[in-house]
Amino acid sequence: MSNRDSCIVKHFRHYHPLSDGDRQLLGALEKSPLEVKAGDSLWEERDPAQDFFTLSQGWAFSYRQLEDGARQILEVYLPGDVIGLREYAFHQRLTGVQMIEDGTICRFPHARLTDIFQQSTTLTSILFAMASRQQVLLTERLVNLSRRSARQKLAHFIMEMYERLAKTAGRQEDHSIRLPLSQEMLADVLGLSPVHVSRTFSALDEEGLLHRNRHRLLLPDPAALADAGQFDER
Amino acid sequence: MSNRDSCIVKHFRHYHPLSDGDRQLLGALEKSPLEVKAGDSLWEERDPAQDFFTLSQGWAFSYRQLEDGARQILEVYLPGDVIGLREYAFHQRLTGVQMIEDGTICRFPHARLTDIFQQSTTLTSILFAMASRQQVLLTERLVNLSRRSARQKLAHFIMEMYERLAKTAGRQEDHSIRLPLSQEMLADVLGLSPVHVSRTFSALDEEGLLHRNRHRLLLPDPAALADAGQFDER
DNA sequence: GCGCCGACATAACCTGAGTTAACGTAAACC
DNA sequence: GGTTTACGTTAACTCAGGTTATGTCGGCGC
Repeated sequence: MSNRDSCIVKHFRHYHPLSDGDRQLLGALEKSPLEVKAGDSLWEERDPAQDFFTLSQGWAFSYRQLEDGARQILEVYLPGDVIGLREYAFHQRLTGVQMIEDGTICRFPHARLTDIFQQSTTLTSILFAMASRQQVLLTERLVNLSRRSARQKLAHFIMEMYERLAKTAGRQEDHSIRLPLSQEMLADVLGLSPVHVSRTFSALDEEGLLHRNRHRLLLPDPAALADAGQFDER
Repeated sequence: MSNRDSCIVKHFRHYHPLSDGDRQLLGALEKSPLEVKAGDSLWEERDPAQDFFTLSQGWAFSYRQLEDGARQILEVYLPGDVIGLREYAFHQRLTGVQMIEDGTICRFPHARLTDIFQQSTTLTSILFAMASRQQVLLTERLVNLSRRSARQKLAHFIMEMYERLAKTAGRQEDHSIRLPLSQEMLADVLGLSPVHVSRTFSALDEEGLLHRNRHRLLLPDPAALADAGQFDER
């Protein structure tokens, strides 16, 4: 197989080997990659929903804006993730999506999903698996938000990121990760106030579960942190 | 079409008209309906995941049990809902499911989903739409849990049920609904303590947004309640 | 009738996290 | 080199919701 495989093909191959036909099918649906900058909005709530993206480089997040001005961040996307599957059954976006850093994305027209359903059971099945996986992540996050203390929420989220990064980017020798989220964003992920995120970070730091400078986090003892967050690999 | 259509066929037809072939395909996958009693467990966390169900009669809910004994109810299923799609990409159940009342369920073997993918684009597309819809419900619930007050959570949840019941069972003249959930269950849905659920109910009652006796709820002014819960039809 | 049991109600008290606001620090721009 | 701007820290005060405990009511067995 060519090493010019698109980012989408690469990502799908994580799930299941693809035939040449499948690869062509995916490739045909794809428009050329798009460069985007930090802070760029891929779409806003209530925009028409006509396609979805895979994230090739950079981080992004989806969010909902509440009436009272609060913002809830629903998911953080890493390179390789598929964005926008949620709205398949709808004609409007239900969440906004923004880039956290500069990055590259690839666009799929929405309507063409039907072609995939018709032409490749393998791809259909992979797409279904992706949707299923995203739902499980959401579920886990829901439990995290409703039933855990700030300390647990933060520890849990960091461990989730630690594991996800390990999968896509490999693990660092020193158990460190780069987490390019401001404390305000973290607050919006975890349903806390930015102030309390800071307090909680300091507390974890003092306990030696965690050290930070800028956006780099050092986890001296990942197992202990996982314990503090009741984190459990599913 | 025969009026002996199975509960699954009926439910799928809510989404899209089905050809005879599609109906047969669905029917062939289905084992005979199963009677279950209130409190029966369809499965527990970590059970092997080999099939999914549609709920023909009765109510059910899915939940996760936390290490500290707390329970989070993730979703409440009404007659017609599909249960267990979440675990398509996994071999283990990640949540338990229990019946709230006596009811009837129909079982689909999991593995046969592939047959559907191969044989009917229409059914595949419906399944995808169902998964998408469930994710949206989950998302909405996540926002509800993390960003709203107890009063809003309860009002929102009741309105969600009011709308869902209107869709499947029709609307009552007097804007009343039957909600066969104990306050303890409500607490586990909303991430509150049972005591606070009781307090919040009383508060809504005093404000005249809501009246209750036993499991019957009367909504004198659904619009006002929707407002109190920042409820928004998606 | 009586006692038991499970579901809900009410009250008093406690605590984790929100709020506000003042202060530090660091890159960024002229 | 000094000012601006964004982001993080710390402390004081407040409050929503948790906890515990006790009370009430209806159903059920005897």
